[in-house]
Amino acid sequence: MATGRTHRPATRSRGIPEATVARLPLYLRALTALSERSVPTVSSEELAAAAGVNSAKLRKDFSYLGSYGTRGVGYDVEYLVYQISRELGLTQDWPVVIVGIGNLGAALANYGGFASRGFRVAALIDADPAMAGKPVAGIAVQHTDELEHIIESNGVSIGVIATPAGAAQQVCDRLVAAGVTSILNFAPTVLTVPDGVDVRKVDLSIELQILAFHEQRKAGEETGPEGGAPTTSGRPAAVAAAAEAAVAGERKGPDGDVPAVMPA
Amino acid sequence: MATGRTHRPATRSRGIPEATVARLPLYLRALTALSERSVPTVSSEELAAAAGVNSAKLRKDFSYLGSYGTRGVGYDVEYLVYQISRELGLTQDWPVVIVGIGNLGAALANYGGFASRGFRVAALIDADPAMAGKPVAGIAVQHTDELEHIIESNGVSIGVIATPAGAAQQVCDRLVAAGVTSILNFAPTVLTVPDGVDVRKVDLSIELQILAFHEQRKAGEETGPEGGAPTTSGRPAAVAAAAEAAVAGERKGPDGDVPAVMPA
DNA sequence: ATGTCTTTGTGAACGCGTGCACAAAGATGG
DNA sequence: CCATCTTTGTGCACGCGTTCACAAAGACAT
Repeated sequence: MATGRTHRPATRSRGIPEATVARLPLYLRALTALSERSVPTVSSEELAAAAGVNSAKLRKDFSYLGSYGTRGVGYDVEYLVYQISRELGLTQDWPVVIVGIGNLGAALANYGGFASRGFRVAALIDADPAMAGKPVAGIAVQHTDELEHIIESNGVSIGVIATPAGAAQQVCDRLVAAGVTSILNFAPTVLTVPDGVDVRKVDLSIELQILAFHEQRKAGEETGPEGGAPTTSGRPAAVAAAAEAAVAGERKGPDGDVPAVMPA
Repeated sequence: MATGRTHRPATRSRGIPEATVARLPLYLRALTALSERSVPTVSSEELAAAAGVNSAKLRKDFSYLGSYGTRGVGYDVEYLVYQISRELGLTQDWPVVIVGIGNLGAALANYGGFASRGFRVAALIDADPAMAGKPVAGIAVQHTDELEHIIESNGVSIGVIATPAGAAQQVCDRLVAAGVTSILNFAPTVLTVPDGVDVRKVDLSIELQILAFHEQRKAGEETGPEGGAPTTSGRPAAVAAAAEAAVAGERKGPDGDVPAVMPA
């Protein structure tokens, strides 16, 4: 998963732990698939396997919602789909605005899974006057000037920011001032928001860097198990030369270790 | 942040906690901004504010990397940029393939932050023969048949999956079989991979659902603090009618509460 | 009705992550 | 050289999340 919790460090909302809330959509997806196959009931073991989690964790998660299972049988699929949907607030309509209709914003607007679960793209907003009126995913793009009006007249409480990093905070401030209280941020910036506003961050670059860290560790373990600084990539292809040049010495080694960036 | 850890539940890699690794890119970004403004040193307090974290947490995070600060002064910006980059493996070149060049895949290919930090888009791969040869972001799309060849000849160890959900597992299997050991998955599916392969998931739909949960809770608290089932949205606009119809009764209420999905 | 068998729901223990608070370290000025 | 002041690095305690293991509950067969 590509997200870190930003705000709300450990707020246990209505007794449901944050970690559990984050898994509910996962269960819901697995249950929906079972529902489409007309499977009537499912055990915690089966469902856990489908969702990729531990069965004990799943049972504990469900126990926060109530006792919805039947011992000796399992959980009723349709009933559970409804209960989780209701708990997540998906039984109501959530109008969403997307701000910043570049490559990513357009992709989000076209994303099918968006509308599937109660989320409705109410408006697309971009700062470029040339974009105004242009249809994207069947919706005409509107100019940033209209932002406040759109938010208020549509009762939008969820905003998606897909602008460049430089514009994100400003857009965020305007969204919040207009009444938005939940923000999904794709811009690579830390957003500052007042209390009561939730921000979730999706950052491609961070995800890749985390993968690179583990990848490097794997490569280092392969070549030498002494656990020190990695030497070269485990994959002996084109990366080797660059890797060797960049990663040569020991931590806090001689000057040759730290080229041109050593402190005074 | 929009990602959840998938694999690797609590593996402490080389003594660096997973939570710390996830924050290093954040610090690196803030430090890079300082570096561009030619700021020589920064205190843990300042840097923590820029990265949106607690200063004690930041100091503890850095302590896992070593003693890179100077008491009474702070941290040398350039030196820290280098150390974190090296720790994350960003001093070497990481060729990346993107599979699935639809709206999202194209957006990812065009994403600037991709190439900025050692990640290089080595190839774009799509199953549609009509896409083959078409340039996206300056790179010609190649057909899925070439997948194994591309991975092996470029020494690719990181793959990005941006295909529809139905194709994701199959693509994943082929990537892994060809030698990829880190996968960033944008498809809304749980991927099954062998041990030693890292998967990180970016799921827009899940993020929105988590936001909706908190949004619903906020609305429920506004109207009635008795903590029961929410009644209507806190925003009195167009959503009210739909919300009232959908969210009416109490948990485990009479049949009218659960329309057409009640278990036997 | 009774026994058996399956599966849930949860008490308890453990480990990781976070934040406080402070001692140690070094810079800086006199 | 000494005193003071700033800032780091970390010991410690606390809380959340995960996992194990098992008792309770209900289905089902006889």
